[in-house]
This record gives sequence, structure tokens and C-alpha cells, in this order.
Amino acid sequence: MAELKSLGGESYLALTQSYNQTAFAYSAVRSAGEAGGRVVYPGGAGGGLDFHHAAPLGKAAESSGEQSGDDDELLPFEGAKAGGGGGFERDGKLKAAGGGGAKKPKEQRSLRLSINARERRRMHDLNDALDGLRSVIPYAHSPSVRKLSKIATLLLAKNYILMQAQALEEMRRLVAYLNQGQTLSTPIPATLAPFGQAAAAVYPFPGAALPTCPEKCTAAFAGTTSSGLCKHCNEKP
DNA sequence: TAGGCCATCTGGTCCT
DNA sequence: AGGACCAGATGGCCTA
Repeated sequence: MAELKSLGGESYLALTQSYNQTAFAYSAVRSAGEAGGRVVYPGGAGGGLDFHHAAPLGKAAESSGEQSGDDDELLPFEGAKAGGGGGFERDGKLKAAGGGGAKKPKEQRSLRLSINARERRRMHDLNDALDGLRSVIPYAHSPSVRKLSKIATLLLAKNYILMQAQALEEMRRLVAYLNQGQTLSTPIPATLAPFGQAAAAVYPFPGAALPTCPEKCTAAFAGTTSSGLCKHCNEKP
């Protein structure tokens, strides 16, 4: 994961933290993409997903159609990257004898090539979709940052979704609060003290939206008064 | 040179 | 039967 280390500190932290929070994003993806126990990916005839940024997917489907003619021509051991395990020997015979079906070797070979081409196309579509994902998640476009790996792309995207969901929830709560037209009758919580009465009035949910003081004291807001107390919360760091 | 990442091939399984 | 999906295997490329 070299590219993970080349990410900014924030994004890397966010990425690594995301290892522990998979349930939400996973269930969301499943509910969005699966139909009858089988994922219908947009390159196929059935369509299915209707993401906002559908361009790369559309392109994938298009390229699939274009490739379909040539792919069958690409022999397994002719491509530069055709490392592959097993497959056909150079004489064109199947390595694994595999059920000695009634099909002639020539038909078997043709079928195998067709299956290979289909699988290749499927993986290309998958990669196009991943490229589309890379293009819409933050921190992935800096020239100084190497292209995100597949796993990094997925983890960052998941974390980004969680972050957006949390922000949305905060906005909802804020709107609900403002709609109530309440005045603040309680004292300003310690966590909001550094931001003043106005901030406390606007942000009545300190636990959810603002970092707790221990976090502030040990991270970006580090700093103490002459008495050794955190200058933001007036508590010992 | 080791390790990470990737593309490709392959056989198996499940679904339509 | 054919197609989609998946996981394992293999080899190439790149970087520390």
C-alpha cells in the first residue's frame, strides 16, 4: 500500500479508520446493486444502477461492445500481460483435461477463448467503474499522489460516503433545531466554549459534530494555557 | 530483491 | 446452455 502512505495525513487516517466501519457502506451497496441475488452491472443488457456519475460506466459498456469483436482474436499467450495460470499450452490444447466432453478440441478452444474474452471485458468494465469512482472521491487527483489502488479506492469511497452521511445527519438536526425557534437556556458546553455563544446556539450537538476535548487537546488544537489547561476547553489535556 | 499491485486465464458455482 | 460472478494461480511491472 505504498500509495496510501503517499496520501495526505488526513486522508490516510480516514482511510485506515475505515477498516473498522464497513457495515453501513456494504449494506448500502448491496441494496443498490443487487437484484435477485445477482448484481446487475450497467455494462450488461439489464442495466440497473443509476448513479449520478454514470459517464464512465456508459463508456465501459460502449467499449465492451467495441472490444467484443477483437477480444476473441486475442490469444491467451499473445498478449503482453497474458501471464495467467494454466490455460492453453502453446500447442493449443487444454492443460486441464477437464471433463472429456463431446466437443472437439477446436470447439473447446473457441469456447474457452470466448469465455476468456467475456471475463476480460467484465474486468475492464469493473476497472472503468473503479476509475469513475476515483474521479469523484477527494484526495485522489493530486499530481503528487499516485493513482489509488483498487482497495484504497474502495476504502476511501466508503469513508467518504460515511462522512457525507454524517454531515447530512448533522444538517438535518441543525435544521430541525432552527425550525423549533428555541433559545438557548442552558449553559454553553465546555466543548463549545472556544467558539462562543453564537457557535453554541448554532451547533447544539457538541458530542456529534465537534471533536471532544481530549481529541482537540491531543491533535490539531493542541495548546495549553500557562496553568497547563487546554486553552480551548479549560480542562487538563 | 522482496513486496505490492495488476491483468489474465481458468474451473467451479449459480442463475436465467 | 449460456452468461455472470468468484476465487485461485501465475507472471509482469514498479518501487523501496
